Amino acid sequence: MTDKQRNFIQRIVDEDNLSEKFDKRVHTRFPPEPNGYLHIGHAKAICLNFNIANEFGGQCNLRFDDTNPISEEIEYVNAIQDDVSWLGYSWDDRLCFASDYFEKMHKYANQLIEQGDAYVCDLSSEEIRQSKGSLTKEGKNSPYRERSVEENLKLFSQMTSGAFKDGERILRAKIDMSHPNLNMRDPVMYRIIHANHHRTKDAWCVYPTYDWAHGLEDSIENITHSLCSIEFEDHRPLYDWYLDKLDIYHPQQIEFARLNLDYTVMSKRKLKKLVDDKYVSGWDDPRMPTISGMRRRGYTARAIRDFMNEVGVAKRDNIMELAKLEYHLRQDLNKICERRMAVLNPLKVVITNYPKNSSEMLEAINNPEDSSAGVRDISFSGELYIEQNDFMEDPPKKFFRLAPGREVRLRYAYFITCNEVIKDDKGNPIELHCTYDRKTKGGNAPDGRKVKATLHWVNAQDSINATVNSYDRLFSDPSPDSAKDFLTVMNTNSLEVLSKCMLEKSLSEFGPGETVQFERLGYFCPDLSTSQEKPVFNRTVTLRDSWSKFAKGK
RNA sequence: UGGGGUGUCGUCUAAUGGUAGGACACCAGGUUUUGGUCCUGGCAGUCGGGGUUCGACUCCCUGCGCCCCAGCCA
Repeated sequence: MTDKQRNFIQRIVDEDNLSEKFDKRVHTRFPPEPNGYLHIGHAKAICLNFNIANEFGGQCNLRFDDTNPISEEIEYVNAIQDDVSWLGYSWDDRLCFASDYFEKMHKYANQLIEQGDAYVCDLSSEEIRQSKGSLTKEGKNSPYRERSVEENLKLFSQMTSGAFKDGERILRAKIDMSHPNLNMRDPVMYRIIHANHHRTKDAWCVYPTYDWAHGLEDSIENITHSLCSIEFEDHRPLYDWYLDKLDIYHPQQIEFARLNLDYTVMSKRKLKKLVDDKYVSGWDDPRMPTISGMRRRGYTARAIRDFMNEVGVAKRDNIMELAKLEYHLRQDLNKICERRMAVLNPLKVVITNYPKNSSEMLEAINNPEDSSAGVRDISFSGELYIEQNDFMEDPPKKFFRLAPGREVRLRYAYFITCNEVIKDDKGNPIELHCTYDRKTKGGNAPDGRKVKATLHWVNAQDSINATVNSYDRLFSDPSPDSAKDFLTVMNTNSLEVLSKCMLEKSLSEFGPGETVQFERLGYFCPDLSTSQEKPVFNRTVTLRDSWSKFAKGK
């Protein structure tokens, strides 16, 4: 399956290597604009670009496409580097900035002017829109289209030196106002923006547009294969036009379909809205599809990379199921996470025949999938907590956990039998009185009798009180983008804060970034805000749970 | 509407003129001191209509659906 199933981009590179189109060189780049945090959609582009380079022994640059000072910030530049590194990729010394090429780009612009391929236009943005035509109507030539080279050179120089206000003039390529591809109707190359750039400060007041800048960036960096998302497909003729007119090194732009995930939004604009309007706690809120959010949630870089390897690369629109991402997450976590016991919604259990005021230590396996993780001791006594939903007074047929008169196993401990249910005024069980079978220590009965359930538990005497953030998807609609207003389909229960959780004592040794399995519940990791005094855990993902599926269905 | 792109199981993705395969999801069973993991089996697809061919997801014609473009955003 892996050998033959090469995606269409790998095949193009194969062919280019065969024909020596780029002298068998492979050099890609990941070119984010620093105007927001990276999300899982970017991860696809990151993995694609770095993996292609690695596969062919080439290199991949990290390049900030910082051509618009208005929306870009240094905070984003730093966050993006953190995220790419965390994902496991290295750009070595190839940290690039489009802004480093402003001088060169400007010279190239002058060259186009001299060749008669660009001109300064005085039309306002509204007038340009008017004269651009429409999908079906041809555009009209600008009255400034036939200015002399000398005048264009002079005006462009004045634009650059700050003689004009924002929007007063632009530099346009002179192509064809009747072109069926709207991108070719004399597109804008430079606009005037009097704003402080996070790197070049006030050195410039003209900034290159994406179409003009991007091919130059690729060319300057000697990129071979310029991979971008599908909406740039009809920008490719323009990408090619600029490089051909300039007659400089010409990389190949190749477009692929971006990643979409169900139950989430992926546009930076929408994610920024969630952050700015406080629907979430920040770009790294564990419910966000951002790399930083997923990291905080307890995702591993490997899970994301594995997912990307399986997602495939093609050109058709797609919406991946969250379930597939979670499959790879669990797959990875299952192998590497240590197991601990924790009770989220405690129900007290008193072992009536356990010796008073005593306790003992029992041995528990840290990770059944990895014997090198070893074992640990856990304490047991006559007062314990189990999970509220592990007990039912009047259980349905297929419920085989604890119930009056029924015997179950406490993991790594003893068999216990429930004898009495203490209830509050409203009839809710608040305490169970059970007896234990001393001969079942460790969890096996010498007489060979079986129990149908094994419950997790903690010792009431030394367990730690903690808060657990239980996260669910941010949206209730599988396709929030198709709603008129994505904010109206938000899941109002995406965060449940459980503050009465009781954790096995050794859980105090875990810190942020260390995801652990709470047996029978799921994977959890300490939040950035955790402390010894007030431990806070995030639920990364639940375990697969065929019982809850059954319970819900009935 | 002009241009560009794209239609294969529920969701992704292979097969490039020669048995429509894989993964996830779902269903059933086995193992199990996690109703987890693991193992086994099952369900399920070529957008429609013509044509070429011994043979079509693949080539041709035609129709239809979906996505992108009218920022001085990227």
